[in-house]
Amino acid sequence: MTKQERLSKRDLNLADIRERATLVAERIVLEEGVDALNARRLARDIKVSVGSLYNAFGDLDAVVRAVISRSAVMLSDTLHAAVETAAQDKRSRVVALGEAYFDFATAEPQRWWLLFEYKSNAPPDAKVQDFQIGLLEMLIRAGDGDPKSEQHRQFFLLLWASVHGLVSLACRPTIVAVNPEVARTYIGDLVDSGFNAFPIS
Amino acid sequence: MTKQERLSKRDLNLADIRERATLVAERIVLEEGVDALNARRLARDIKVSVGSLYNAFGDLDAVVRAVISRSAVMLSDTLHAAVETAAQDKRSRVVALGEAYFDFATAEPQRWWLLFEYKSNAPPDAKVQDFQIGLLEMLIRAGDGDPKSEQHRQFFLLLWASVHGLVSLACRPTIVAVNPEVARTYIGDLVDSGFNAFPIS
DNA sequence: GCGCTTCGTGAACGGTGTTCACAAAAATCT
DNA sequence: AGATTTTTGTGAACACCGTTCACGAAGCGC
Repeated sequence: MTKQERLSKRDLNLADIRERATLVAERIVLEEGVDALNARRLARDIKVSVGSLYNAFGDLDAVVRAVISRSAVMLSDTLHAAVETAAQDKRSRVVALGEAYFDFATAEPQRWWLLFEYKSNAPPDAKVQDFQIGLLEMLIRAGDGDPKSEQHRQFFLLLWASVHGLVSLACRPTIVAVNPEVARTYIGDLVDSGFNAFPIS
Repeated sequence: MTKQERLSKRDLNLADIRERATLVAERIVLEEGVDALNARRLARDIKVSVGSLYNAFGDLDAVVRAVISRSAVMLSDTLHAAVETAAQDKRSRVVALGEAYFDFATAEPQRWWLLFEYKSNAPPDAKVQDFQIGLLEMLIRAGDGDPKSEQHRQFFLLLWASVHGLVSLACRPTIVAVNPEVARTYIGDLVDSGFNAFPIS
């Protein structure tokens, strides 16, 4: 009896609504873009009233942030796997990171866009913040840099920024097209030039 | 009499509405962001009905595109001035272009954002298209490259993309901050490494 | 003056995010 | 167990958005 009540309660729980909404919202966003997401449709799809949705998230933007949060851990996992798989020299590790980032973005541009270009009207979730700072630290460690050194942080940040620029151009449908393969190759050049312009230890 | 009629007619002409609306919209967008722009407010500000606004533009998005168009020629002029002022060697010219781009973006981030990050739901105006392809050609010429060579186009595009990445990170208020001065300096390194990885003639 | 066209107008439509009074359900108390 | 209080789900309603369009005013050829 009590067990039955607990279960049926949990089925319509805040946490449950949050999870189901996030999953459905993710599908919508990935398949049709953020603009296709709206409160009434999402509520209908997860068989809940708009009020409950707002009770669980407070904001429609929070739903998007939840999707972003998931994407952040996905990319984080992908990048961690990339460094661990890569060869043991710092050059290989850093290039592997850059290429993994590039591949992630070209494979799932919508997710990449959410993660780096979507302008939310609230500060990012803890997970996303952790991801952002973890990303830089991972890159610094991969390049045998010192996470405590402000100089090193700046350098790897700039290196990442330039790779990000390639990704950005490769993902965006611009009038002047970039060849993805060439762009991917260029990542290595960027890394080399970085290490060249700013020798680490 | 006829002259007087022509003048009063022109005062409420489509072209006039377009111009006034574009200017006011620009002020709103630069001061308060794109989201602060809406049809009714803009119509009220230029003392015209919403209908007339739609008669002149067809779309609210078209108003934003008009603002973008203006920004495109502004940046284009800035860049042209930069190459002409720069020293005569190709390295100086290309670095001057990159730094001018960087300075433009940091001085007017809102305008830069409109130009490169705003997602319009219509293809860009002719002016903006001209700007986009002109930008690449200018860069290629500045670097003594051959605008006809696909290889050269790809290389300079990637070089621009990496600089764009720096600008993007410098303009965005991220959790991990980049030092603008360091970023600006890094432009030269990117150019050098580019020329190093891909020697031109 | 008089049709005819052209053009500005703003109420109205369908959509959005968000709220909130109320009903239903759970939990608590006697 | 029933009564009472608290929590929680609901969807109509609100304010605003982009966009349309019937209509009246204004210009134009005769």
